[in-house]
Amino acid sequence: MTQRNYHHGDLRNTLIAQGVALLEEAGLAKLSLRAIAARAGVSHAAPKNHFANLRSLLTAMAAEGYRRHVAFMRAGLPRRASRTAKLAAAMQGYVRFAREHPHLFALMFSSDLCDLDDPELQAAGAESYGVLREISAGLDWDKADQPDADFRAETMIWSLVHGFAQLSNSGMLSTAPDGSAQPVLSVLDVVPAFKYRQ
Amino acid sequence: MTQRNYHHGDLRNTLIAQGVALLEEAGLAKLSLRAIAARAGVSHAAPKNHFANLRSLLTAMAAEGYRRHVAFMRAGLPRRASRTAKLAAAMQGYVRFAREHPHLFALMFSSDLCDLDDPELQAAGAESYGVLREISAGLDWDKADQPDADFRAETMIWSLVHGFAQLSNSGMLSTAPDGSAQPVLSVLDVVPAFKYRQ
DNA sequence: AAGCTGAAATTGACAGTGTCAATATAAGGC
DNA sequence: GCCTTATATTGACACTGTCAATTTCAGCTT
Repeated sequence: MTQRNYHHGDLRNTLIAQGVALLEEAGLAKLSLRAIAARAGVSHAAPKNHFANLRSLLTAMAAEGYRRHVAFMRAGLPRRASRTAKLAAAMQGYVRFAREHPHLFALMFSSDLCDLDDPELQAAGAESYGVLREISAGLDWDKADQPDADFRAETMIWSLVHGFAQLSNSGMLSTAPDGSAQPVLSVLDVVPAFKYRQ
Repeated sequence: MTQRNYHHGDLRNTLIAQGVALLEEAGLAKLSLRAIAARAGVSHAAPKNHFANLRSLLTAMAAEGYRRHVAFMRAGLPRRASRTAKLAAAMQGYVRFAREHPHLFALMFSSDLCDLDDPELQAAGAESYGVLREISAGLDWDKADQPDADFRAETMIWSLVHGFAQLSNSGMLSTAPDGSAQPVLSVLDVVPAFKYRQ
């Protein structure tokens, strides 16, 4: 790693790490395969041995993004707390990650940039989804007696928090009518409006 | 338009139209300024007279996207119907547009591709937001007695439908646990769970 | 220990991209 | 009918992703 040998030794992981770093620093416009290779201290065609093309590298970067995303959701999650509090905390983490890593977050959901059918990416995404799923299981609402109620509740929760994060990053929600700051809490505290069974 | 003069006559609008057409046909990967110019029957540097750069053209295309987006939301909207039905119809239109025009929809919310501070884009986006706003005004829910209740309800509705559209386009919601089809209605019929005042 | 094999890196080339400067064209006002 | 000026063309530039050919070197076989 510290060696500057002809053979890098751990180029694949280095490319992912440097790619994410460059993406967060400079954004998508300045991101290029050659720039990432240069950052990794390697020639412009070296990545070819580890990634078939740019799309493949971006896909691996997105998978890394999901892993960090999960960490954010689990970060502020209290061990012993009501499920309502846990759900709110996970949603807070979801939005916080999107805001602190806007470019990486955008990459993770961009079907134009990365291959969403990639197994590694799907696995990482499934774990991210799993956090919201396990927390929102058993959520009670009007349709609780219908089949697939849990799945539908998860979908609603995920849509709500994801849409809020996306719109927030797009600058669409920046101004409330009273000119207050970005309305994080005002959406997230919708959740307690739903009650849990048992 | 049908003339093949040296001076095109309506190149600016033609570039926007052909750009949107090419985007929908081939996706972002195949989209290029030179390809759009060729489609418009014009040399590769002609767009420079109407758009400072590619980003500027993409921004104009996104604004056009918002105008079509509004049309979709207003399309299935019954003249005389309950506000609940109207809201459901508008949300259906929102998601339907996203699904039928995935690339254009993605462009509209991509801060990396277009300039979100552009006045024309903001105006078009505001009108799109206005449709959901006017329909969801007065929505009743747990926090109805708090200040900014309307704004928060709008934000929640918008986040919900936008997140659902985005996740749906990303292929994240494709499979319900019972293997059923894409869960459009299962999320959208959440709305009647909220009741209107008066 | 020497040699071989193959993975992993380099260099060089190619077509394609956005952008800019210089030039050519023609429409419209005086 | 000229002249201004907007509009389009051509040519060039640096940069991009990708590929082929070549070089380097680590690890296994004998």
